[in-house]
Amino acid sequence: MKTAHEKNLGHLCSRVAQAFRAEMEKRTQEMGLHFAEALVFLYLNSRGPSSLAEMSREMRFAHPSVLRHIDRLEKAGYVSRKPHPKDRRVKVIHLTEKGKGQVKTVMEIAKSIHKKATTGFSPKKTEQLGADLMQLIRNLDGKQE
Amino acid sequence: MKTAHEKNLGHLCSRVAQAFRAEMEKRTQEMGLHFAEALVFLYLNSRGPSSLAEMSREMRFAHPSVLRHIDRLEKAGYVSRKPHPKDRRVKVIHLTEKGKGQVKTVMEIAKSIHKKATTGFSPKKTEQLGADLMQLIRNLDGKQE
DNA sequence: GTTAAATAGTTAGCATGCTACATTGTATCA
DNA sequence: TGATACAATGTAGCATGCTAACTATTTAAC
Repeated sequence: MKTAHEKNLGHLCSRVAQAFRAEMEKRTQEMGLHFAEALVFLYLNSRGPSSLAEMSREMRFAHPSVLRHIDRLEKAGYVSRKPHPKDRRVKVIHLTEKGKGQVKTVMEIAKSIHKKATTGFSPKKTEQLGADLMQLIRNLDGKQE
Repeated sequence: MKTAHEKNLGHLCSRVAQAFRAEMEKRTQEMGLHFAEALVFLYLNSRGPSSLAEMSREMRFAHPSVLRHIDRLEKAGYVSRKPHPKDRRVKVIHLTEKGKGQVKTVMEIAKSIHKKATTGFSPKKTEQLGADLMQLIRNLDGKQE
C-alpha cells in the first residue's frame, strides 16, 4: 500500500523534473553546461535574441533566476548583451558564434532525453500527458481560495 | 505555435512541482512550516517513527536534504530524536505531542491542494496521470522502483 | 513640464535539492 | 582478534528556484 506522499502528483512531478535535470546535467557536463543554462540555450535558439524580461516571462522563471544563467553563459562566451536601439533600459541577449556552434548538440541531447523518458508512450499519450500537466498548472495558478 | 521548451515534459513537471510547493508554502505559512517540512510531517504521520536513513530512502531525497528539515522541526519542537535501542548509530525521529497536534491540519491542507490541482479530473484520470508520471521516472532512472 | 507609476536590469539573501567527505558504530572475514 | 568493508548521521559547499529591494529609464498623469 502506497502512502499518500508517494502518490501525490506534486511529489511525482518533482521527481520527474529532478530526473530530467539529472540526465541533462550528466550529458551536458562535458560541454561545461549546467541544466538551466542548457534551457537558456534552447530558448535563445528557438526564439532568437530577447530581453531578460521577455525570457523571464516566456520561460516562466523569475528574473534573477534567468539572470544568473545569462551571466555565466556570457562569461563562457556563449551569449552576449547588446543595448536596445530604442530603450536604454533593455539589453538584448543573443547567442554568439561560439554559442550557435553548440546549440545543435544541446538540442539533440534534449530530444534524446525526452525520447528516453517517453519510451513506450504513443505520440498521442505523450500529447495527452502534456495537456494534463498544463491543466494542473492552470488549476493551481487560478485565483480561487 | 509552442516552442520546444514549453511542451517539454520535464519543464512542465518542474512547473507543476513549483505550483504545488508555492500553494503549500502559502497555506502552511501561518503554522510556521515550510513546504518540505510539511512533507516530513506527513511522512512521519503515515509511517510512524523512522530513522533518517529510512526516511531518506522512502521519501527519495538525499540524506542531507531530509536532515535539514529534521533539524528545523526539532528546533521548533515538532519532532525529536531518540537513540535506537540496539544500534547506537541510529537516531529514531518521531513526532512530539506538539507535532501530533498539527498533523491533522497539514493533512487537510495537502488534501485540499491536491483536490484543487485535479479539478475537473476524474479519479480514473488522476490515477492514470500518476501511473504515467511513475513510468517517466522509471524510464529515466533506468530501473524499477 | 514636473511628478508619479511602471518597467528593465541587477544585487542580496533564503529554501531546497544535490554530491562529497568526515565521523562514528556495526558487521564480516581471514 | 584485528583489519576492512559497510552503514548511519552529520558537515560543507554548489546549483537553482524564489522574493524583496535598489537604480535607471520610460511612460502616464497632472
